[in-house]
Amino acid sequence: MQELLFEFISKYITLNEEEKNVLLSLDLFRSVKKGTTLLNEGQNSKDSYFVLKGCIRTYYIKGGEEKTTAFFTEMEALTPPCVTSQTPSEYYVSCEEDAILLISNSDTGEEVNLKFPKFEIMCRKFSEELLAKERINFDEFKTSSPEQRYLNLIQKRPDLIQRVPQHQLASYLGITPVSLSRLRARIIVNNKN
Amino acid sequence: MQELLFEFISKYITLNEEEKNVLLSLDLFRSVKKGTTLLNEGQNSKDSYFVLKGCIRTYYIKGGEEKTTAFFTEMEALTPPCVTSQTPSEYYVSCEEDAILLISNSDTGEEVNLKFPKFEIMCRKFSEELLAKERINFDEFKTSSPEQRYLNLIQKRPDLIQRVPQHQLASYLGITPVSLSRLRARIIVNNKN
DNA sequence: TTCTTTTCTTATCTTTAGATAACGAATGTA
DNA sequence: TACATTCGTTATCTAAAGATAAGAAAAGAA
Repeated sequence: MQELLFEFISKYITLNEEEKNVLLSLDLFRSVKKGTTLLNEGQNSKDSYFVLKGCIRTYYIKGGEEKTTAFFTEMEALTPPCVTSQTPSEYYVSCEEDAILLISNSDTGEEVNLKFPKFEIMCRKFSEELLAKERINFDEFKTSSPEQRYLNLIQKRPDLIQRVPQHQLASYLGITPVSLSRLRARIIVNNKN
Repeated sequence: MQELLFEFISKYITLNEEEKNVLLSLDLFRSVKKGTTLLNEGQNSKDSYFVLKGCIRTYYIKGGEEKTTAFFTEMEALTPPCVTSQTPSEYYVSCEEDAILLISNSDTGEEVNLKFPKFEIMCRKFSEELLAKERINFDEFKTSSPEQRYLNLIQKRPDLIQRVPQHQLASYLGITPVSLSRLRARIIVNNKN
């Protein structure tokens, strides 16, 4: 697991042994059981999540309905808005598979960044990259129909379709579960012709 | 204009006079006429944009149709994916109003960041903030109907509805111009009852 | 195992978005 | 000014999504 993390970090900065040890000494690795709620609506957390293994999910409850908006799997990171805006969380974060996460508190994170400018650089590059990706994703979402979005998802994140229940995928695709089921049936029929 | 910039920066870091002068010496301010294309599809640019005044817009051309995906107005920033990924741009960036932009090259940007860690910190905070906002936006988009998205836009960015042609707003909302026109009519009728 | 809950599908009906065309209004240009 | 282009609305038709209900299959718990 540590190796995975360092390999990931090496895409942004080069760490020496000492720096690696500093990072490990922070003791950020956590095993989390499937079904665990990491963040509740209304809660005021300072924790960010980096997924080393498993899958976590963000969802809102609107009109009594769960609205899933994102999944974070291996090597993906989530800093909930409540962390930076210091307001109660609008959504839930739950663990969808037994997972190994790196959970870091924003206060200690800031400290580390101050002591090790390298980490600051890494964080900057990483968030710039995530922002660019997020915008592209959003662009694709806006310019596609539900069916295209589903087909696109099959291409881009085939694993998600296997590891996540369909009704969660549905709201992730911006549609209802019933609609996704129909749409899938339609695709199969059309492919036969 | 410089004052506006420094005021914005002060939300993230504190600059002394010397640092302000360094920033100004980079000579990044540009006046851009309405209608100017800042970035073409297929182009390999290294420029990022920060809007001090005016409005710029990103759009794709898909099947001969313009698909507008984003607007950037006062104090908003755009680093096109081609800048960081070093691949040809997938979209266009055009100037929708006479504007004053801060246009910075990613190479010189990196240099400045190296010399002034403060800028690095600012960039990190700024992109983290933008990422959080972008995700919230995307979440709201996914969990709303076209009509709710339009009403939401009226609340959140009332200026856009005034300053941008409706057919561009439409694809920004993920729908066709005809559909937006209809939806607006529907809202008016429903409000009368 | 049995029972319950969750998940997915299918069907019906209603609502709304997409495609296309036609029209008037506004805008820009010669 | 006259002309052309762009822009927004409206109407028609089609296709697909939302709401709701019902049922089967799968998963989880007692």
